[in-house]
Order: sequence, then C-alpha cells, then structure tokens
Amino acid sequence: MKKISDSTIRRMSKYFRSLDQLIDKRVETVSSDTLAEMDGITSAQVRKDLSFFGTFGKRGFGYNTKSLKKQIENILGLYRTWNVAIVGGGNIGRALTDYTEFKKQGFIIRLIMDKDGAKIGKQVHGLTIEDFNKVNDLVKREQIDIAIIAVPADNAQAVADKLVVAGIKAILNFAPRSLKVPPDVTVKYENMAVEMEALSYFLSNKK
Amino acid sequence: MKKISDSTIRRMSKYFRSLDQLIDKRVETVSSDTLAEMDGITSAQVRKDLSFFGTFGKRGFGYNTKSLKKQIENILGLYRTWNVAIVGGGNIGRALTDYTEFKKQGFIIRLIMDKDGAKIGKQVHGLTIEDFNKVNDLVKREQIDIAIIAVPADNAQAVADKLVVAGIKAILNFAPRSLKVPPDVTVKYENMAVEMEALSYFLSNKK
DNA sequence: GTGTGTGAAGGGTTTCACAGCA
DNA sequence: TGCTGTGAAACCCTTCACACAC
Repeated sequence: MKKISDSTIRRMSKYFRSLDQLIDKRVETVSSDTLAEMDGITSAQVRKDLSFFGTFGKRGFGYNTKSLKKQIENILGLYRTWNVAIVGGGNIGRALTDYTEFKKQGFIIRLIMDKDGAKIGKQVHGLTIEDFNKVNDLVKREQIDIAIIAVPADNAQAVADKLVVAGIKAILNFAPRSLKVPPDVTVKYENMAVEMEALSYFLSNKK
Repeated sequence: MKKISDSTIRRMSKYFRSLDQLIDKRVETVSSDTLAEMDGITSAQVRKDLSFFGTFGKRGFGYNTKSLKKQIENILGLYRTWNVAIVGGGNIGRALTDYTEFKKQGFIIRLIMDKDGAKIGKQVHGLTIEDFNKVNDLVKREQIDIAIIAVPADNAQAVADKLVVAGIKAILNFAPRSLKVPPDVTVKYENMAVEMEALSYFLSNKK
C-alpha cells in the first residue's frame, strides 16, 4: 500500500461526515464541487483524494452518496467498532465518555481509568473509574484498541509508556506534550491550547 | 507582514510550551537540536521557523530559554489575556470552563451560553450558564475576544452566524462541521472524530 | 453536455549543507 | 570548535486543464 498523506486521510473523514449529512437529507447524488463547497476546499482536491483509493464516481454525473459513504467507511475502517479506553478522570476525560460523535462512528468507550484513589470507583456516564495501575489486565479484559490520554501534561509520557506496555497501538493525546512511542504505535494529538494560541496570533496580527 | 504558514504558528506554540518546561527545570540555554527533540521534529525546522520572526540565538551557543520564551510570547500575542466565551453547556462546553491549560496561557473564560432553557441559570465551575439569545449584549458586556463553539453539529453554523453578528472575530469550533464565515473572521477546528478516524485508518492498514 | 479521473505544472514547506559568528 | 541562520535543493501537496466516459 502506497503512503497516503495525513491531510488526505483527515479530509476523507470530513467527506464521510458530509456524505452522512447529505444522506440524511435524502440526497442521492453529489458532485465533487458540492462536496468541496461543504468542506471549504476545491473540487480538484476532492477528486484527487478519492482517486488515491479507487474510482468511485460516474463521469458527467457525480457520486452516489450512499455507495461513496460505504467506500470511505471501508477505507477508514469504520465498518466495525473500536474499543476505546480513556485515561484521566478529570473534566476532559469524563466529558469524552459521553461524546455522541464517538458513539455514532463506532468508537465505544469501554473503560475510564485514573490513578487518583479519590476518583477510582466513581461513576461517570455509566462507567466506573478504574485503577490505572491495573491497566494491563483492564486493557486485555476489555480488548481495547485505542487509548485516549486526558491527564496533566507532566504525566502524559508515563501514561503513554504504560499503555504501550499494555499493548496499545493507537493513542489520541489531549495532553499538551509530544509523546515518544515505538514506531509501531500511532499517536494523534488534540491540542486545544495550540489552536487557541493560533487564534491569539491571528487576532494580534490583523492589519 | 509576510504570510507565515499555519504549521509554523502551531510549532511556535509548541516551542513556547517546551521552553516553559525547560524554564521550570531551571535550564537556561537550549539548542535547536534539543528543542526539536522535545517536539519530535528536526533542528533545521526549528531554526527556520524562528528565522521568520527574527534572530534569537547565539551561534555556537544556542538560545536563552527565558528570552526566547518572551519573544514567542510577543509573537503569539500571549503577553496579554483574552476573554473567551463558550457556546454550549453540554459535556464538552462545561469541561472547557475549567481547563487549566487555558487559564495558564491567559485565556479567561468569562461566559458560557446555551439556548436550552433547562440549562440556563445552572452553575458551572463558578459561571452561570447564560441565555444564548442575549449573545450580543453578553459579548459586549464581557468584551469577548474569542468564542468556542461546543454545540451539536447541526446547530454550529447558526451559532457561528450569531457570533459573527455579535462582532466575534475568532472562533474555535469543536462541532464536526465546517463553518462559513466572513473573511475577517478566523476559525480553527478541534475535530476529535477526525483524529479518531485517522487512528482507525492506521489500525486498519498496518501491514 | 457534464463532471470525473489524472498527468503535468505550480506552489509551498521541509531538509540539506555550509558560511558565518560567538 | 559548536551551533545558528539561511540560500538552495528536494520533496510533497495542491491546483490546473483536459481527455474521456456516461
């Protein structure tokens, strides 16, 4: 499989959501132009992105919304569900246990963990906060595929290390710190402070 | 001012945080190599990024952590505080009112709004959820600089429209939907489903 | 006629490599 | 000597433009 760029993958995920919207509105056919408009990019970009994975459209016609959605579902691995564990029983971690967009896309939160004795045992949206020291057993028991790190920055690397030992291969990190992991582990970042600071920059430098 | 790429700005924000870490550890000097290592990039990239804004280092020596941090603070506009409003009293919105990283960087949450009568008036980390219908007055009263959208996807555009009318020029959007705004308004996205789906893709396509 | 699929061109960002300065 | 600052080269991603299929 040839290497496909991160930005293409991210856009695929957006097309997927846009198609969902169109299907909700009973739209059966869509052009690359419309899809581009919905996502704020160019139609050439849409066609190029899709072309990396195959040919899904009909010339002079466009794409069938339902079948294109199915195709993207397959490409992104969304035809199945994924078991997700959250590390960190703070504000962010607890909020994510009930994030509807995750459920809708088949990401099932199976587990929330913390190392703080005061939090362990507490209920969060139907889950009990478990002891992070038991991460190995818990990850195995719940067959976790993806871990979300939502702990203070200073603890993030230690948490990641333990997740790697427990066999986790995919991490979404909310802590504002870059993580070092073995090459077979994928990390994605959700760095809210970075985006806020980008806004700060743009506000400060408006001419 | 010449156009500086988004990725450079984002990395500046990371350097800023890495420098903070070093200063905490009483480190006074840092090389582009070390900074690169901390952020998982190359030293050439670090030097190139910084060079867009000026020359901050000493050849054969490196950068003074404190003074470089000050410089980046100025570049990003972080020498001051920003007043922030959150729209959406759901899980995410409420969690963000108490996000320590925001406070630390001078983003002060002044306001949380919702249109749901059942939520209006409720307390969240010391703030009262206000009626989003009064957005114009509230934004003016609290002198809001930045708005965070944390409402369901289907309402995001309507909320954005009202924020624009209220005079907001910078938006951080957590709803998984691309927003249309006038050219003088900057929108950044925090799309957690996109990152999860990227992880799904990588898990599905490991050789 | 219409809109896709795609080589080729263009533009922008990253990496290289080294001159230059402490 | 050691590390920065930076043109030039390399690379990658986006846009163009049009042949082609429906």
